[in-house]
This record gives sequence, structure tokens and C-alpha cells, in this order.
Amino acid sequence: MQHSLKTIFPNFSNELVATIEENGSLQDFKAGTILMRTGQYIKNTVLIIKGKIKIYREGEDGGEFLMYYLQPGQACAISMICTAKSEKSQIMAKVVEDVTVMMIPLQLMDKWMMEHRSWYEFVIETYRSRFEEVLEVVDNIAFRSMDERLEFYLKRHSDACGCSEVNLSHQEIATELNTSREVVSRLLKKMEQRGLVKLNRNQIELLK
Amino acid sequence: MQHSLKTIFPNFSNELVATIEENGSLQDFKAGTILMRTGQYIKNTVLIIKGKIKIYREGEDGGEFLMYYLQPGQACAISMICTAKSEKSQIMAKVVEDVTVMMIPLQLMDKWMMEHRSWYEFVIETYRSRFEEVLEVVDNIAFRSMDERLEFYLKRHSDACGCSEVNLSHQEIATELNTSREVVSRLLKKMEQRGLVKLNRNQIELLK
DNA sequence: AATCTTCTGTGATAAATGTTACTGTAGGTT
DNA sequence: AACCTACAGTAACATTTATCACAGAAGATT
Repeated sequence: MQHSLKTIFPNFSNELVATIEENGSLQDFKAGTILMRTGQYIKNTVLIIKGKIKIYREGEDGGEFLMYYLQPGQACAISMICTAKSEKSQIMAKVVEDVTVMMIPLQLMDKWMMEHRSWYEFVIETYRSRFEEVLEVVDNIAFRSMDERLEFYLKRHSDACGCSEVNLSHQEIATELNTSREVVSRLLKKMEQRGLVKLNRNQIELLK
Repeated sequence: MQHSLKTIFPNFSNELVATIEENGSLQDFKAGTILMRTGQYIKNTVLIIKGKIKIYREGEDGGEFLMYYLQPGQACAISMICTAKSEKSQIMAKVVEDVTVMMIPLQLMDKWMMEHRSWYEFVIETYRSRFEEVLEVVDNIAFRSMDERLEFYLKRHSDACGCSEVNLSHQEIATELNTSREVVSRLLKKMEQRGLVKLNRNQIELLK
């Protein structure tokens, strides 16, 4: 099998992997697709096999605010939490790099919690890590000014891709931080003067 | 029994209630006690029987930021999430009104998930509602300005106590919103001029 | 090459929030 | 009453962030 579940989710037991392959459905989505909207009911738990999904909050005025990214081996905590009670989504999920996901019907999610220890642990760990990530986001906006938040944002990006280049326009960054492009340009320029980054068109190299 | 678990947690099954009473330990804490600190390891899951606990994030500079309050019938989601792996706390928990809590050793928390359906559902629901609350907090700081946040804060308080008076000093409010007392005073004065509140010493009456 | 579009840089200005400093007031204490 | 302390009001100023306006640079298209 091309995308071995067992490789991507190494902690799943063999029985669990078999059950998932039997009951879940693999689906592909192109970059740009919105997988989940605020207010929409959730019908599936989503495991990411390949690609990248952005989880963000949308303001009433249409502003965005990045919460975190989901990558292979991870799952959407919101879809898990909400599924349990078939609740509405509180967030937006948008594909940023073509993804392959495993969709798992909501009834199974609950059932497996009791039957598969490794599923239970995965779900709990997913909750925990996402909760932590959101807390970190709160920290950032509550206690830090824009320049620090920008640095943190860039660092998170380069950590995620494992490289030191961030291929984004200033406008894209501004959107995710819910600020304006000019502010991002200005702050980046200052960072460049401090020798922290090198600025190219559609690309920011982290130097430190 | 004075504080009947079954009354405060109506969804718990009778067996679960019995198990909790057998294994948990009731403890009282005075207002002002800090039950949990950032970085501290968590050894128990905490169920609130009586009183009120404030869950907040602490900035490096000592600033505070209110996440939410815990009241009778609720549990600390962080303690549940972290317990599962005996992780460190990411937040601060401070008693604001004398509390009685039920402490449950971490091993049992996990065990009961498998054995008691009503416990499982309670835990999941706790995760869900807290996650939602934190998302709302993010919304507020990300998309709203201080005057809107203040209004929201006051509303949440009066909703929580079921009355229209909020008995807090400007300083206390400022601390929880991580701003300064002067800003709160100014904004409250404006709200008073708009006829939204009436200001007294240590008290704010909501008029609308 | 000429044209267009997108991205970036930057000044000027406005608005929101934070900070400093000082005043007055209510309530408690002696 | 005299005093003290916590709380509240407010002016003046600093800083941060948002907004507007415009210009130039890098790529893409014709």
C-alpha cells in the first residue's frame, strides 16, 4: 500500500489499522478546498495521511486567525470532540497542500475508544497537544506584541517544514496573524536589519 | 450527604458515583489558594463540588490572562488531559471562592474511561466545552478591541452569577484582561455615558 | 519591448492602548 | 475628627498598530 497507515500512525495497533482500512474511506482534496466551516455539522473524524491542513478561526468581519496546522500522522481534534456529540464546528479547516485524508464515520470513533487502547491513547494525545497549541496561541496574542508574534510565526513555519525558508508573501502572513500587510513588511524589514532574516520575493530565509 | 455527587453531577451513573466516593478524596481550599501552577506536574483530576476556581495563563512578566472559571459540576480539563500522560500543567488554577473539590488519582481516571460510560461521556464533554471556551477567548483577543472585550467580560460574569451586578474593582478586571486599570476605568466611564452600566465602588451594575 | 499584475517598501497620519502623574473620594481605623 | 488606604477619575504623553497613499521592483503576459 502506498501510504501505509502503520508507518504514518506507528502507535496504532495492527488490529486498529485493519479496522480503519476496512471502515474508513481515503479521500483526496486539492489545495484551497475548505474542509470544514464554522457552524457546519461534523460527520467524520479526519486523519491526515498526506499534505497539510490549516485550522483557523474566522472573525465576523471575515478576518482570519491561524490556530495551527495539521500534518500527516495527526488528526483534527475538533472533529473528534464534536463528533462525539455530533456538534457544530467552531473553526475553519482549509487545505493548504493537496491532502489525502482518512475519513472515519462518527459512530466508529466512539466505539473504538472502548475497543482499541491505541485509538484511545491517540485521541487523548490529540486533545492534549491541540489544547496546548491553542494555549500557546492565546499566550502569543495576550502577552506578546506583533514583532514577537511574527518571529514566533516564522519559527513555527520553518520548524514544521524542517527548512529555513518560509515561502509566503507578506500578505499571506498578515492574514494569518490578522494584521495588515504593511505592518508585516515593516517588521520584517526591521528583522532583516537586525540580521535575523533575509527577504526575497515570496520567501523569507531565517538566518538564526 | 451534604454535597450529593449525584445532584451536582446528574449524568454520572450510580455505580460511578459509588466508585468516586470510594476512591476520591474530598478536600477544601480557601479563596486565594493556588491549586495548580504552570510547569507543575499533575497528580489528580479535580471535580468541583462547591465554590469557584479561576483558570488563567500567566505571562513571563507576571501578567495574567483569564481563560475561564470552573464551577460546581465541572472539572478541570487540563488536569484530565495531562493526567493521562502525567504531563505538566500549562496553566494556573486559583481558588476565587472557597471550594470543595473531589480529587481523583490519575490512574483511576484512565481506568474509568473504559469501565464507566458516563465517565467517558463526561470527560469528552469537558474537553469539548473547555476547548470551545478557549476558542472563544482567542476570538475575543484576536478580533475584538478592548471595549468589546470588556463588555463581553462583564456579560460573562453576570451570566455566571445570574445577577446583574459584578462585584469587582477596576484593577481586578484589568488584571484578568491583561490591561491597565486606567484603560478599564476609561472604558467603563464611556459605557456609563452610553447608559450601559452604572458604576459604584467595587461594583458595576449592568443596565441592559 | 511594452504592458500588467503582484509583491514589496515607505512616509504620513489616525486610532487604540499603555504609561505616568496627579487628584479626589469612600470607607475603615485610630 | 484625623488619618490611612484602596479605589476611581482624568489629563498628558508615549508607543504600538492600523490605514491611506503612492512608488518602485519582480515576474508574467502580450
